Amino acid sequence: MTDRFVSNFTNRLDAKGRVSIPSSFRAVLAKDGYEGLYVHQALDLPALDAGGNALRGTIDDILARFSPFSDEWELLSTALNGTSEVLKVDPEGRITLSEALKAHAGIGDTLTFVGHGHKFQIWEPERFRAHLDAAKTRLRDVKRALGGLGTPGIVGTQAGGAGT
Amino acid sequence: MTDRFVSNFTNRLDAKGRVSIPSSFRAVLAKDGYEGLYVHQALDLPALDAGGNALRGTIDDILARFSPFSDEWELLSTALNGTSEVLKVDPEGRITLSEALKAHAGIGDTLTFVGHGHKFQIWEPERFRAHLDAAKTRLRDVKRALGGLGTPGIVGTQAGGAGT
DNA sequence: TGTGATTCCATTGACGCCCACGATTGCCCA
DNA sequence: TGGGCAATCGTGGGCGTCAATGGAATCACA
Repeated sequence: MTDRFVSNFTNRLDAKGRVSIPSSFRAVLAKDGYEGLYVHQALDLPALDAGGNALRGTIDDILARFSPFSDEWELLSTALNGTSEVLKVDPEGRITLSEALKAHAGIGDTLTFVGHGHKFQIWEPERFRAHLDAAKTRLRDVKRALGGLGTPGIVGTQAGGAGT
Repeated sequence: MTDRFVSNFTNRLDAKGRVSIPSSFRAVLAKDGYEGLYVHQALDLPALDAGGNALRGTIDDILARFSPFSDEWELLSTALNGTSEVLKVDPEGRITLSEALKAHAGIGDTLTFVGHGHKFQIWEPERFRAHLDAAKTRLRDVKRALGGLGTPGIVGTQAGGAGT
């Protein structure tokens, strides 16, 4: 299970703006074989996308959907590649976000790492809470829509247990 | 027989917040070949869903229904990956729930493990009793609706369950 | 030589691991 | 068939290790 980013962690930035990458995330990055952390601003969210080679790959995939000379490609490349940064990870596993990145996510002195499988996001904690509420609402809708499609047990299966 | 979570068990948390996974559940997890316990908050219940690879598989299945770059995927991944936790199991077969997980289920110093076939749930004992009562009541209604369709013994058997 | 960035070290608190105990259960044997 | 033995399981606690954090020291480049 060390090959996916899961769960969320809230850490504090110190006086120099450094923040520890959660240990479990570092393990995933190490397995991905990446020195440095790949970070860019999320397109529609006040958050940052971060990861290793796996994230790089998904960005290339997105761009590959468009002709390299199209306006769309140009726009996406600007948004993704143009705002990307490769952050150095210090010996203790900490990174320092640039002002631009912090501004985009509205980050002050704490931030939340959120696992997304192949990548993870970085949020300002309060904003993440709100976003999570929205996500749960959406999941309810999807669950209803998928109801009876043979995906047992992802959420709220209603069976009762037997008495012992 | 050892490939499904069945029955329910109520165990105590010790002073350090640790709680033993029932032995029979551990056997199922071991067969699933999983190091660590996959846990997330149930969507519409004050309970936790837990399991091994089988449970994780259902999450991947849901996400796989959406494009990895869509807003939809982002939201669902937030609710699923972002709130899941992989808990370590100590040599005695115990886990420690995070504060977030305990808060969601209202867990104090005891909790109830409830088998659900391919996964199991974790409840605060009193809430589970209430939930079970409600489930039984509704089952009576369902049985009435099924009237004589030959479904003996629904109440008291373990429902759900994916095939192995 | 000053200023910022990077690395090194030190602290503290949480967590994982080891060992121990008691109670229940199932088994064996008289 | 009953008593005792052994194994298993839940529980408790001590201790070492590691992660997160803070701050000092060192390096680089202007």
